[in-house]
Amino acid sequence: MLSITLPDGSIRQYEGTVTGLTIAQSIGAGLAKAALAMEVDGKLVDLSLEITEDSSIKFVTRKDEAALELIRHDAAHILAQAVQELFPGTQVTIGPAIENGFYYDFAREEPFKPEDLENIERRMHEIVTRNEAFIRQVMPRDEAIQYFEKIGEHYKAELIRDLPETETISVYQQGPWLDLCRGPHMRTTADVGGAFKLTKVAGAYWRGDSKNAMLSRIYGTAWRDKKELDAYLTQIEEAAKRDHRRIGKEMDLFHLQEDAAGSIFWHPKGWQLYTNLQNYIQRIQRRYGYVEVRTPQLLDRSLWEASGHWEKFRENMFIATVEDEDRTYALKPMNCPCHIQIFNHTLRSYRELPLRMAEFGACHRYEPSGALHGIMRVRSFVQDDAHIFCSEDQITSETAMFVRMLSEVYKDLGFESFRVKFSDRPEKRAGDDSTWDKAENSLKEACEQVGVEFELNQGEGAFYGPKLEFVLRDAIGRDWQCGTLQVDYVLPERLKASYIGEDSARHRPVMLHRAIVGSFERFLGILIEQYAGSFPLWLAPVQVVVATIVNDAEDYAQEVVELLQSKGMNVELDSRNEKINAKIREHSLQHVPVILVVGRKEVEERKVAIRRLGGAAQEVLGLDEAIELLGKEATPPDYNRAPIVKQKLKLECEG
RNA sequence: GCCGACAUAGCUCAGGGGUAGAGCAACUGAUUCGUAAUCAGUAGGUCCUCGGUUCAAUUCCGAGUGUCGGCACCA
Repeated sequence: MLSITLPDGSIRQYEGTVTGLTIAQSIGAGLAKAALAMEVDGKLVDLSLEITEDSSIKFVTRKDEAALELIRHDAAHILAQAVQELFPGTQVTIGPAIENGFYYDFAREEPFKPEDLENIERRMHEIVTRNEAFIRQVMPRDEAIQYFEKIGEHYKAELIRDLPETETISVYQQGPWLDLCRGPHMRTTADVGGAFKLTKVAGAYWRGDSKNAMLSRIYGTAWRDKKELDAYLTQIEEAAKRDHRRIGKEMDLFHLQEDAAGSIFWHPKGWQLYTNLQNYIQRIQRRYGYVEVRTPQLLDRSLWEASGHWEKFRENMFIATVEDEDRTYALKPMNCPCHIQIFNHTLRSYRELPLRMAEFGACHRYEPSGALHGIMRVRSFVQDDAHIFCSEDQITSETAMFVRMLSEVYKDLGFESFRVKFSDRPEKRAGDDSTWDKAENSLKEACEQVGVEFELNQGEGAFYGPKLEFVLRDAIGRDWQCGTLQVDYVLPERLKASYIGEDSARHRPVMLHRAIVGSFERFLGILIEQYAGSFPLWLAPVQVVVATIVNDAEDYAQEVVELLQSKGMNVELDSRNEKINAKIREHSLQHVPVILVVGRKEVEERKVAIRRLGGAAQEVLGLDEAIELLGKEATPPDYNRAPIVKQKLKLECEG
């Protein structure tokens, strides 16, 4: 007798072994019809799987979120079948379900063209209507390899060869077509439904390695029903509207041009936004006890050789030479070695630690051409970089302080949540294993003590130390590393940083590399998308436009402008000979947060009509009151915040 | 860097082997107007760059550059 526990706690008994389908049928015809797959003891499996032991099961129907992954995975199989029917000779490789959809990588001489998608999609719909059952078969390993080699599917054969010996080799058949697959799948191709769409073709390396062959990838999106699909497609369209490249153009914030690929021309409004952010970060850093420095752009290569960057990143560095001198310089790709120079310039005492040295450091890196992306990935950028020279026992409190600072900043800038990744030692690295053990452990311990939860990003650390990455997501759903915190025992060693300890002996400081926004360029790109161009008043490049209705209001409007300017605000006067409707429209499209409308009435009564972005209502206030109110509203969030007392902070962080 | 697509007015885009067109923006004039487009007129182009085919190339072909979508990379 087999006992099957259902989600409601009830237990059913069956003779011998039993499949999910039989169980579903025994519960009811409706469920048997709706069930697509099942979870046995929490593991998603085929409905047709024979259950041989007592277990608890849960059926997955179209209503469940879990159905999405099944639909997407099955859609990938159907895509592969459609492609092989239409393009004989194409080899299949892998095709997983991913966020929002699926893809499949194919090997063929001629990559697919965007025009092919329509055809393939049509064939996929046809395969769905064929209603072919997904049939699972287990094959002995060698037989499977032979089989796939025989039918010319060399990639599949390679996959099987690389599977662990213990792995069961299963294939899934749908009609005449079959594919190596771990499963699970739904019952038939019809279960996929019609709510899918092929979205793009792309190149991708076999097994994600650029040394391997380039495959042709087809991406698709798939959902439970048409409504979900349409909602997704609409959401994509909406997201495109907040793309920072588009808004940057519309608001005239910046531009890029061919002569300076990967470097930004900041226009007046964009630069205003930039400096608003930079000034804010600077104030925050001062509050947290940082000192600010400025270091050279161009340095002799010997420094980069000493730091190890020359060896590791030489190909990504901009090199400079001059005719009359036999020296090679490099534009700095990062600031750390420079900060160590300042640290080393004088004899340091343990009393000076932790020494938090910040720089808005302009860096240049020759990023591969394909990596460039708007202002988010550029070749010339400025980091809100800082290096904390500290002793080993200060790592935890400094980590705590940094996480607190970063959270404060992200919150101020509208990011309530962010992801944290912990990247540990990479294959190519400097420093011995015991040093890495120490660095990784201290960073992990610090995270635990501070309560930072992270995902592990194996092997993705910097070459000199492990790092925490603070990840934000852009409008289109792409993740970007912004903040970072790295524990480094290596560079202080290489560049011979030291301080005199309590014991009068020389010690190596630990160096914490950290950034909150990362690069201003990238962060501003994210920020533009986050706010879709409609920045909070304190950040907005143009905070207020004073718009006149008639010429007679111009003098008064000018007075209003000057009063606001005296409060430190960025204000523009619009006294053009245009209708007020046109002015409102234009400045609204420019995302100006506040428009002050002044006509004859306002002049006479010394008032202003306030119209805020996004609202149609207006509020008429007396001039003094309005200036006072706007001045207050435009105050950056960090103003008037309590200073951070060193002692108190230490206690907080340690406690 | 790799695979693919694209590059025409300030912007968004149409066109096509015989040296180009729309809307918006700009400029000029009229209008002085009450909360998302006032009307009329004018001007605006090395059709990305270089090479090839052709009587003729912005259009076809090739290379380069840049941008976009992915992949790889990201100190």
